Amino acid sequence: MSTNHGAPLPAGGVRPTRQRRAISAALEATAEFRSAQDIHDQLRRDGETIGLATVYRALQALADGGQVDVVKTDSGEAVYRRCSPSHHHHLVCRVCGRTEEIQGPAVEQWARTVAAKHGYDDVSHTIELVGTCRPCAGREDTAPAR
Amino acid sequence: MSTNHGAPLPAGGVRPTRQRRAISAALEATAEFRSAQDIHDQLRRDGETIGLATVYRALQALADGGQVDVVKTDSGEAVYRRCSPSHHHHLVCRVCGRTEEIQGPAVEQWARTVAAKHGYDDVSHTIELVGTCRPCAGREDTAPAR
DNA sequence: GCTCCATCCGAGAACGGTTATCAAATCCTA
DNA sequence: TAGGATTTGATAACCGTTCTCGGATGGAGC
Ligand SMILES: [Zn+2]
Ligand SMILES: [Zn+2]
Ligand SMILES: [Zn+2]
Ligand SMILES: [Zn+2]
Repeated sequence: MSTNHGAPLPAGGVRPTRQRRAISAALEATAEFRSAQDIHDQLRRDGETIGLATVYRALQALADGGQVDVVKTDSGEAVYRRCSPSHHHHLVCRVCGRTEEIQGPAVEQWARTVAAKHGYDDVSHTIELVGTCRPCAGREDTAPAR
Repeated sequence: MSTNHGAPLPAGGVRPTRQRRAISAALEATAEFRSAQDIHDQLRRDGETIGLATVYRALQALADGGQVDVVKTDSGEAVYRRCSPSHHHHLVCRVCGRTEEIQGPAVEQWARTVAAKHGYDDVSHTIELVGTCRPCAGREDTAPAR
């Protein structure tokens, strides 16, 4: 209580600080999924003064607010990306990281149906596709990335 | 070649040791996904003498050999389960961990099609469903698990 | 502009799961 | 029963992420 009466806390919370702006900008500037450390390194290289913990906190907040998508790599690292706001999934190139947002009403339907058939409620799903994009398939077996 | 001539052990070895048998037995004994530490703790409690590193190694080998399925929890922990050998996905109860193996030719087809449409080759996919099973839905909001 | 104070920052410690090390134990084969 | 490859396990090292907490920041109100 005290001075902050009434309204929840949108008033007074979440300040657009220099750091947060830098992080948003970094996400805005790329179309690929990037890790917290990745972003931190880049910002530092670009001359920003910013702590790793701050990057983690900001990304987490953005993710909680649905403003970025998060997916975990095979190695367990979390990577973030600025995406469209509507529900979608991803098709990612395993070589260069190029990412396509994909949608599939049929799949959404299937998930709901198969879950119901087994008697499960409140079903959520994780669907990710990984492949090799045309350009990377051309360059054959050259140096793999990521 | 040298002293080891002929073909005694199948390509290099993999001995069915006491530890490896215990781990397989533990997996055989449950229908749910379990973590390495989980299994290690149980074996210890059951009186087995076994190191954590050994459990990790054995589970990894089983996973590589396709004899168990591995999925990563939200917290990044790897959990293992003895599953049927054919391609399938999972529908897991977020409360009790009960797991159903599910299949969906339509989804497999969709994944291939959408990837092709975008020009991606060698596509693999990750699909997991999480929900609340009938019994757990009944017990309303009682103590959550896992 | 200046103060006040909730909010935010950041260096470093702590954490939790996993992997690497390496000497000792084990098992197979001869 | 020896010899040698394989396996084991206590422990250290790793790595990404979260926690801690004193100090910096910045917006609201004056
Ligand atoms: Zn997305
Ligand atoms: Zn979906
Ligand atoms: Zn399975
Ligand atoms: Zn499938």
